[in-house]
Amino acid sequence: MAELMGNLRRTNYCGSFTIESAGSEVVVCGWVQKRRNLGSLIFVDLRDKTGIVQVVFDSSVTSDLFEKASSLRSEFVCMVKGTVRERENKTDKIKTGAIEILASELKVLSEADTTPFEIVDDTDVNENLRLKYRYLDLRRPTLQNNLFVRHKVCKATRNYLDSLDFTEIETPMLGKSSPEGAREYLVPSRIHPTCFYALPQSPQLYKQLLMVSGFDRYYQIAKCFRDEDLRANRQPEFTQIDIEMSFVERIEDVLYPIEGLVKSIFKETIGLDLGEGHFRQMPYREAMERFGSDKPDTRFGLELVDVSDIAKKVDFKVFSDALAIDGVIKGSVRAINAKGFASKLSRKDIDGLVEFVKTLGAKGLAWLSYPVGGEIKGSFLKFLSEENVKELSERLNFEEGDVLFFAADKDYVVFNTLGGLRLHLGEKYGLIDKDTYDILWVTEFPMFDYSEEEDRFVAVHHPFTSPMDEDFELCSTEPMKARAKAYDIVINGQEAGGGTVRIHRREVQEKMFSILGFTPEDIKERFGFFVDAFRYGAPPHGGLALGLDRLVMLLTKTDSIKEVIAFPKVQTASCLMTGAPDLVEEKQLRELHVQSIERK
RNA sequence: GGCCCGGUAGUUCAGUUGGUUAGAACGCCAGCCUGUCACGCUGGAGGUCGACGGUUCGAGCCCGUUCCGGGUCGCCA
Repeated sequence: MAELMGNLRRTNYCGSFTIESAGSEVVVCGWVQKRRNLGSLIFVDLRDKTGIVQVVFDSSVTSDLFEKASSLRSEFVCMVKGTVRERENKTDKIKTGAIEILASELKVLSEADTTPFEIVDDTDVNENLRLKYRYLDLRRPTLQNNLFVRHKVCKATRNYLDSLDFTEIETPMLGKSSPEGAREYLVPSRIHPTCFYALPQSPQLYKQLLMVSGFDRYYQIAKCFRDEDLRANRQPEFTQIDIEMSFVERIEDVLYPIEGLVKSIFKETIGLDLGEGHFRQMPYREAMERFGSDKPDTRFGLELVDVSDIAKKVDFKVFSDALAIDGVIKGSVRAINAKGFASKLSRKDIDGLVEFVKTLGAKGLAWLSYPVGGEIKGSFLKFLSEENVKELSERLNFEEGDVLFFAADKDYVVFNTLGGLRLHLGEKYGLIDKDTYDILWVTEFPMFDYSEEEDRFVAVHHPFTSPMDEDFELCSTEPMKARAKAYDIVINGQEAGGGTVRIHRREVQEKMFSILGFTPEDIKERFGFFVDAFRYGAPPHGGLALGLDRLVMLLTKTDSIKEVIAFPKVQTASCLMTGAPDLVEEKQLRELHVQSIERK
């Protein structure tokens, strides 16, 4: 039978005791982690969010109390009054291992059924089951720690930004749909039949309007929603640390304060000092050419090398076809040298890699292997002259023991292929030092991308992104070469955030709209309120958003975003605990003017 | 939408070429036990082999469909 707390009130958390606590009379509360009944001696491990303490019931307690203690089972909720004493047999397995509590009073506040899985830290229980009983999973110390870290990130963010005169302002969840960008979650309106609100993909437009309003510096720990497929680091609802500031022009005006924020977050959550200097900056072009990625993991080598000029001299159809591509999209032949991999990679492994890159969009992967003490062999050796081999060897520092991989295609396919291959090899063969944090800015992103689907230029970031001052003219003459005042912060090869300096001059904005092919009607319909606002005095401004969930993943070194969100969704965007999304009552649908769909 | 992977006691798994009554460990229940901390010892309960259909004398195992879940590509201004 569950009891009331009565006059007992907690004096200490379970994990708070040290040898200094011996002798004091205390009251602790928590869940039974484990009961060990030795006959006329019972040990109970009591757990709360701070840790575990051992409670003892021995021959000195009343028989009623002893009887009650023997009825305890795992996950019962109890309150124990007792005296802290030094242990006979100390243990260092728990942080309170030097002491124990000799019980004098026990209240069973809540009994518990046997849980579907044991509440232990190192669990290998199926994620399905853990998510169905998420409230039990969240009892595990690692998950609790992840959420404590998450809290500390928020707290450090608020403290730091407050010290720089930022104001936290909430923006609406129910907003206007803006079909550029990610697919949106829509909410039907009851009062306006056939009309819908959209949940925000980000507070982008609102935060820029707050700059127009003169708030000068804004931030928000903002929920965002995107109705796109999930990944290990992507949830349909997620949180951004969203920041915007006025009177900034150069990207450093934004980057430097953010560096301070990131340093403060690392310091306040995991105690890591990231040092004095600025984070290094790498232009987009360099990131692509060296690492095949706009979020390069620079913790290891295997860098890409352009060998197009040598490949041009080789009579190999794969190469010549790739290099013949011209026009907007340029082709190239590039390679990486997997140093010392000849002994690690069997012929079967290499065939596996060829198959792997096909999943990245490559048509194939050419390779050369130079085993120690052996002859060079490879998939296209017969097309190579001695002179070709010599030139390639020099360019790529190709020596005994190495394996070369070549990709030939349009640039973006080559980068995607070799960038993906590079990460795959780095991960699989342990080339990455997991103990370090590698932080850098990727800058000078292109302004425009060409959409073959829509047959027009589209904004890489969004249509309000300022071009680099020196590239302003290029936007009209050679749009694909124009660079933006856009930047991403990359931590350990993950995009941890990104932003831009915005356009605040009307004539620049109008030019961008015309390059993007928006008609005045489009503009009015999609962003009318936004463009109007800029007619009444807009300060130069810019900002960025940090992915809170990804930051916490990096800080806690977890590789699944579900581990850092209290109640996450699974790959099909459903919640295994609540069953959301679910059918609703006909009445609700009628009120919302939504036609019901017959269930099959 | 494409590709790859998984689903067997409460949990984690094993299950031979398709062949008797589907096993182990942990957990759970009962009994014994005064220094355990993965307590120990003895005994016990516990199974729609994800679901449906097919092949077969016979299916956990083979085939098809489907459901649930994971990873990934596309997608994510």
